[in-house]
Amino acid sequence: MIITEKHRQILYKAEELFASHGFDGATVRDIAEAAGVNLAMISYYFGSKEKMMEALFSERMGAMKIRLETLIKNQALAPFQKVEILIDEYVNKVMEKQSFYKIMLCEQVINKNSVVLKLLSELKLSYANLIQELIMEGQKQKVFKKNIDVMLMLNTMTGTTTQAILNKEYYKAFNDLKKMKTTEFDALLVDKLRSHLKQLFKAILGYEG
Amino acid sequence: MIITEKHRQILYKAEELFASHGFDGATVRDIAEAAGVNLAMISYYFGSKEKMMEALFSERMGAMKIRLETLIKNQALAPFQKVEILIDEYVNKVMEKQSFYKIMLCEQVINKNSVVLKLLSELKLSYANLIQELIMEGQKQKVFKKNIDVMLMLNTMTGTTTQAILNKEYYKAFNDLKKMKTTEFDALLVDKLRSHLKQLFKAILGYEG
DNA sequence: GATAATTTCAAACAATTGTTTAACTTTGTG
DNA sequence: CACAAAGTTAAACAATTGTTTGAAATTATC
Repeated sequence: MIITEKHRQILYKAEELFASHGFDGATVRDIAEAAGVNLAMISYYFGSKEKMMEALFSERMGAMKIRLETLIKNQALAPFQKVEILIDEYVNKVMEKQSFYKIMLCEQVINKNSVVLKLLSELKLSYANLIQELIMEGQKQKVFKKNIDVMLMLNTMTGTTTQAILNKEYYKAFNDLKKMKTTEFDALLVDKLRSHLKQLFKAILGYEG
Repeated sequence: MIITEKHRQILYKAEELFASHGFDGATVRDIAEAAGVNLAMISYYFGSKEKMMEALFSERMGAMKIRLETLIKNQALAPFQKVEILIDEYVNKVMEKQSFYKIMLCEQVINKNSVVLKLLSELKLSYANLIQELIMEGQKQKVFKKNIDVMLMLNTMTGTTTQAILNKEYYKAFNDLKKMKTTEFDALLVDKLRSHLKQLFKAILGYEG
C-alpha cells in the first residue's frame, strides 16, 4: 500500500486518538474530525478502521529493525558501546513517539488484529536475535558475563521505559517537579532513564563503563 | 457497595473478557453470557458497565496496600530481606492475577474512568512512599546506596514483570520451551523473574545478598 | 477546454451498543 | 398461607458504531 502525505495526515491524528482512547474507544468520526477530513475518507484511503491501524503499524515499525541491525553489525564499536547506544536510541525513540508506544502496549494486551500481531511478533523476535548476537560477541571478547537471559533483559528495557511514560505524572508529583515545563521534564526523564538502564545493564552484563 | 458471591461470579468473568478484549471491546452481552446470567443483571447488580469496572478495581486493589504496609513496618526483617520479599510477592501476585494486571495496564494508557484513575493514583503513590521509607531505613543502616530513584526502581519492577507476561509466548519461542506445559512454564518464569529482579535491585541498592 | 479519473461530501445503511422496561418467578418474612 | 422484597427474564429502547452510497467538486490528461 502506498502511503501519501494525505494518508499520514490522517494516520497521525488517528495515532493520537488511539493512544488516548484505545482502538475501540476512538471512533472513526472523531478521527476524521481531528484530521479535518470527511468521515468517508477513512474508508476511502484505508479501506477500514482496522486497516488504518495496520497501516499505522507498518508506517511506524518500518524503520525500527534496520536501525538496530546497522548498530549491531557496526565493527567499529565495542559491545558495551553498542549496548549504551542501544539504550540511548531506544529511550529516545519511545519518548519521541509516546503515543505509538502506548498503542503498541494495548495491542499486545488485546491480541485482536492478526496483521498487527504478526508485525509485532516479527519485530520482537528479530530484536531478540540481534541482541543475542551482540551479547555473544561480548561474551566471546570476555567483557560480558555468561548465562544472560536476553529476553528478560529486553523486558527490563522496554518495561521500565514504558512504565516511565505511563507514570510521568506520578514521577513529577513524587519528586516535586510539578512546576517544570513538559519539554524540560521529558528531557530530564530521558536522562534519568538512560543512566538508570545503563546501570542495570552493567549489572546484568558485567562490564565496567 | 456490598459485594456478594453473585457479584464476584460476574466480576471475574468480566475480568477475563476485559483483559482479552479491552473495556470497550468486551460487550455487556458477552460478559453476561460468560457469567451465565441475563443481560439485565449487569445493570441490576452494578448499575452500569463502568461501575462494574470500578467494582473490579475496588475488589482487586483492596488487599494490596495493607500487605505492603505490614511488610515495610515489620521490625524483625532487615531492609534487604524486605526488598526480596517485596519482589517475590509482587511477581507472585502479578502471575496469579494476570488478567487484572493487563486491565490495569490498559486503563493507565486510557485514563477515562476517573474512579479507577483515582484508585490507581492512590495505590501508586502510597506504594512509592512506603518503599521510600524502606530505602531510607536501609540507607540509615548504611546497607543501601545514596541517591536512589525510587520511582524508576518501581518502574523497573512493575515494567519488567508486565512485559514478561505480555511476552510469554516470545520467551517460550526464543528459549525453545514450546513443549512445556503452561503451569510448569509459569513457575519457571516466576523463578527467572524473581532472581532477575533481585540481581537488578542489588545493583541499584548496593547490598550483597 | 472536453473528458476521464480522482477526491470529497452529506446522507443513509444496517448492525451493535449499554440501558431500561414491565411482566415473571423465586425467595424471605410475619 | 399471604404478601412484600429480591431476583430474573425477554423484549424494546435510543444512541452510536463502521461502512457504503451516489452525486458533486476537484484535479489530471489529452
